[in-house]
Amino acid sequence: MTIQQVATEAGVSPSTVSNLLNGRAHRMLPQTRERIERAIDKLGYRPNRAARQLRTGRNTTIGLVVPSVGNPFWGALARHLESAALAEGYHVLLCNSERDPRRERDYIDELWADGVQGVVLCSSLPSLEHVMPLVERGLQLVAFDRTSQAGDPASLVSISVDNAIGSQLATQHLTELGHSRLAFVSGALASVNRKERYRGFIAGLEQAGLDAESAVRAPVKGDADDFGDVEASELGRAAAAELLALEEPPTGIVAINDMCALGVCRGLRDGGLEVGKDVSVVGFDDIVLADLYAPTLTTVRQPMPEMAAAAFTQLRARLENSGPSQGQSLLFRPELIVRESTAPPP
Amino acid sequence: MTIQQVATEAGVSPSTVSNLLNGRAHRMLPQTRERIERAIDKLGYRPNRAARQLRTGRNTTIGLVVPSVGNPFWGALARHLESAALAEGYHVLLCNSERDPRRERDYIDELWADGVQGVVLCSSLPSLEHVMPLVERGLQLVAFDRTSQAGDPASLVSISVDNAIGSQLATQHLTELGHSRLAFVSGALASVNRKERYRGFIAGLEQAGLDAESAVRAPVKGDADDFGDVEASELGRAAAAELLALEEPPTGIVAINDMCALGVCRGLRDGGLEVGKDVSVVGFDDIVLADLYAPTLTTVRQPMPEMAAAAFTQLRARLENSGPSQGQSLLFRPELIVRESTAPPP
DNA sequence: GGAGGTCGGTGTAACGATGCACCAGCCAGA
DNA sequence: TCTGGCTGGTGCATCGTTACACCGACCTCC
Repeated sequence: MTIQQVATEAGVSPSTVSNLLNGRAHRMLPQTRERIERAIDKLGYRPNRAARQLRTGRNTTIGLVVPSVGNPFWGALARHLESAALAEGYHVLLCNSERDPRRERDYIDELWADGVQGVVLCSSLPSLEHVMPLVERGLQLVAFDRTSQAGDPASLVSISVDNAIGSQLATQHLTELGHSRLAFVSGALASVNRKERYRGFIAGLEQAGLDAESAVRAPVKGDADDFGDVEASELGRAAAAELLALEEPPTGIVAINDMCALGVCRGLRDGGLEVGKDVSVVGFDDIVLADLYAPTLTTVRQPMPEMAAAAFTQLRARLENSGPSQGQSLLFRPELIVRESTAPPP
Repeated sequence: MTIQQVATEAGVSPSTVSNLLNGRAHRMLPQTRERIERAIDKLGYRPNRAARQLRTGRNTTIGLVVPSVGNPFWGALARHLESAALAEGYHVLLCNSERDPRRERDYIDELWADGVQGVVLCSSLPSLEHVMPLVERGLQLVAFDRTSQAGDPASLVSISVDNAIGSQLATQHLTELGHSRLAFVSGALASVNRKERYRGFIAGLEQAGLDAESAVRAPVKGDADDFGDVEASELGRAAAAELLALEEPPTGIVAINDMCALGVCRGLRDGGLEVGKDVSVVGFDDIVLADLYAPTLTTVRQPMPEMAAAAFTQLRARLENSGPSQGQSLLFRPELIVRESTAPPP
């Protein structure tokens, strides 16, 4: 089932079949075109991608590097990105970095060596230096869930929710309910978006006239430089225990993400407190489970379908023009979803 | 950075470099080998996969078709399969079928056209007829979470937990706690493993001397022929509401999987009941959230890391020998994990 | 001393698709 | 009649890698 066989079947040369296949149908008589199309159908011909890629250097596979698809948030991204890609005949190669910078880098190298020219990167790293060499050679990069930084490549596209606004909304929600002793629970603020969420938290406090001093920040475990998403819940649980041991425990908690928030809820429950009554908890992301949990979790929603579609659209545009494209940042508006886990302080 | 450049740098012919790259290092002097290795390092050479694949027809990408990575269970599979593959230099191409048979089939066609010769298929379909033509042409297929059926291709490898034993364990756990009015909550029993889980449920009842008549089976919504994994929780919630409306509601519920179980818990809570006290609920899979939920969920664990590793190992063996390999089934032993969502009936 | 064997390595024809350069045939305009 | 241009196609070199067939040089053994 090669192009040659199709050509023979249709009584034309391989070049003509190739012309039809590559959008040059106007260069032939309608009846020729029809003959070729019939031959393709009859033989069930599909172009060999390896050959095509070898010849053209182009390619319709994009890479997706996420910390871990074990986290439903990234799972959701994978799903939506794939849908968008599929609709345009693209494929998605999935890579789990497990938040390991080395692995992240190795994956991108591999992808590049495989001829993949566009990657959606969900990096936890503040610097993208490790991939700069490839970007200079033409790798198109879309950073997801990470806003642009000063040192980033000029061509970088960033797609993210406005993290600062998001956690400010969360914090504001708590202060409006009357909470004044708040805590922010996170692992080390190693990534850009975590820093921003913390910034939003502080902004929310200040807006309510609260002193940032009055805010308790949950201590971070040992030298946990970073944490995996699956372990986020463990971290939340441990942090809750520590907060409860304080003299004046907080009545409102803003967690870095939903997985972490669920862990916090678990930890509070361990301590005999009722979430949504004794203590209020707000998450971030709005994963499916937020609405399933008991109590249902108040959280900040990221508009995932739109964000995933935007990531693909941006990447594709750059891949197909492949001109010296200018970078840009897309900041999506987060939305506060109020559920049962928040209430006025007792 | 082609093999030719490496050859020039090392002062040998491309063939010799190719020999080294393909495990024929013994055919050259050690010093020649060293020269080539130095050249490869110096130039940072990586073989072009497209060219290699075009030439050999072989390929180190495997496909993974799952219903939806939005479900953490499949996310976990993706993660573990990818780890196993990566360690051997393979890649994983991820496809979400969204439980749509047509999409499943299209994906496999696409993968095949791309030169992918091995696929891990997590199909909800009882029949694999739609992929038979490709299997006959050499596609290696590993069915995951689906036991072999009579009509399956002879070469098929099936990897699955023993579903019947799993739900029998779950059911037995409830009867031993003293429950006698049990319900089984599921969507339509459209897939093989769902049927088996139901069978295990019945077996568990009979083992306890209970009549299957006494078991309430939650009615399935309308013509929902099947359901997505994300919606599994919705389904569980609705089913719980229906069960509560019965004259004699069950005191113990076995759910088809954890997502569904979480939905059931949510539904019971909607109805004012306390899970783990008024009603007991058992799930299946042991996703990460089972241990986070309030109450923590008693469930049947599938040994995912082992299963994923086995899937890759089996696939790889068939890909590399590519002989007329015999099919086989691997049934893993499920394990009951008892947590808070089950207790003696009130 | 010639037959046969091993060692270390090379030449070359593919794999399938692409797209530039080219070509015959025809028509219009000068 | 000649030139120039358009139309509908085709020929061919090429992408990077592989592996079969081959080749000299040297060794061994009868």
